[in-house]
Amino acid sequence: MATCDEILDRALALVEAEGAEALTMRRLAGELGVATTTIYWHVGNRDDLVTAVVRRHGEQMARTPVNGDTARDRVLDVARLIWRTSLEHREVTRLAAAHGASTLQARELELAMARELQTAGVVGTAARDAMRAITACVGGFLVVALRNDQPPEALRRTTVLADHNADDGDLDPTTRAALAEPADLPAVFESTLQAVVESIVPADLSANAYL
Amino acid sequence: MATCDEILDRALALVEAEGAEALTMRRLAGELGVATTTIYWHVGNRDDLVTAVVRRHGEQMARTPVNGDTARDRVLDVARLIWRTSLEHREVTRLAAAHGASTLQARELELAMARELQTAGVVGTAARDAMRAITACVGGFLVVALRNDQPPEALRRTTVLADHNADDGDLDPTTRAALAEPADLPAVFESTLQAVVESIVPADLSANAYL
DNA sequence: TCTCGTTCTTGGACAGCGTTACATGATCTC
DNA sequence: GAGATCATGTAACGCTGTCCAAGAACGAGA
Repeated sequence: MATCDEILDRALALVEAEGAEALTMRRLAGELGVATTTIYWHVGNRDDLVTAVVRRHGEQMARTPVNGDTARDRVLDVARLIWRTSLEHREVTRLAAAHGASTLQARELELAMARELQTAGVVGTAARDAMRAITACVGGFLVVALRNDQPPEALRRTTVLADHNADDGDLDPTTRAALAEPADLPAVFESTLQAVVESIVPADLSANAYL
Repeated sequence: MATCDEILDRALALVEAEGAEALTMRRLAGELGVATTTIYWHVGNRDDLVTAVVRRHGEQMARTPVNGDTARDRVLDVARLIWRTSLEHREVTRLAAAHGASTLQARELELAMARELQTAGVVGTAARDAMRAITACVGGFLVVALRNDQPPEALRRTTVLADHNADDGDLDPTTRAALAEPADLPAVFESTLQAVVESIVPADLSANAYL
């Protein structure tokens, strides 16, 4: 009655609807109207479960076509795609991150990036290093973005909380004021991404000349 | 008998010695020869505990002096410092990451970076955005580095494991071979970091001319 | 010295988690 | 129809964070 696909679909729906923490064996079993052991029989461990869920979601993520005229633009676009879709399904992203499976989530899209890098003339170990660099940056920004949207209480409450006014030392007041406010993360992401990709796939000068 | 500082010190030692997962209330209490509730009385929640531990460790981390001749080199050096010390105390880093408190761990070092940026002429919101960009990248590479040193079994075992040979599509064979092997992460980190910092704090051309 | 109030500590419980051993029912094959 | 395989359920184990109510230490004030 309960196939493996049904379980994974339901798990994915549960995560997207109620957050990554809601994915517990008992909860999922209750959602399916089934005993917890059934999940173990079909899918296996909890590790196996979230791995399978993340992979399945990663395959769905990669269905979007890649845009861009130059090869470099297409590399940029894949990176933006990972960023955007990861944020759209942030609960799954959170689950993947907590499980150390972010690479798995973006696996298909990373392969797409490798293909675009190839058409840009980057192959072999250079392509691998380029991919690792770009995805590491995207992942870093994702961590920040995901942390930002959960209540900051987790970071405020502790004994002897040092105010962010006390330890300024010799910092410019405008800088200090700016640090207290959140950054426009998408904008910072975009410019950083461009810098990183630029360092790997230099802008095609002839292409630029025609602009 | 059990002061708050003793508890935090012991917790930090426990994490560094036996890993982030070993930091459980009962375990820490046993280590201190004390009932678990005593920790609650002195420190509070478990969230409060790891927050305090991470902050304490972050303050210790910031004691290293910053090197570099130009302001840009000093910014780079702070970033490398975060990278290096986070890897040296990787269990604490793991704990902080799992708790979403990486920012807290590197807080003092990030302030040091803000100071160096200031001497490089970057202030206000530009300094904030620069700091966010650099630390996001460092954090992203740290996530990758920390994932690399735990057994890859977590990612291999699942039903219908797609081989990395099956889904190559039209990828260069040398690229495919390179993707199967791990990258030289420190080297990739270094070059990426330089690209990011370069985009924020352009190399002082006059200084370069004297090289 | 006795007692009161605050500070500190404790034992024992509760609910939840992942996981497993074992028993049961269903279904198909020979 | 007998037996094997598949699929599911029951009940437990050990672990986790957390809290409650009761007790112990201790520093004053009478």
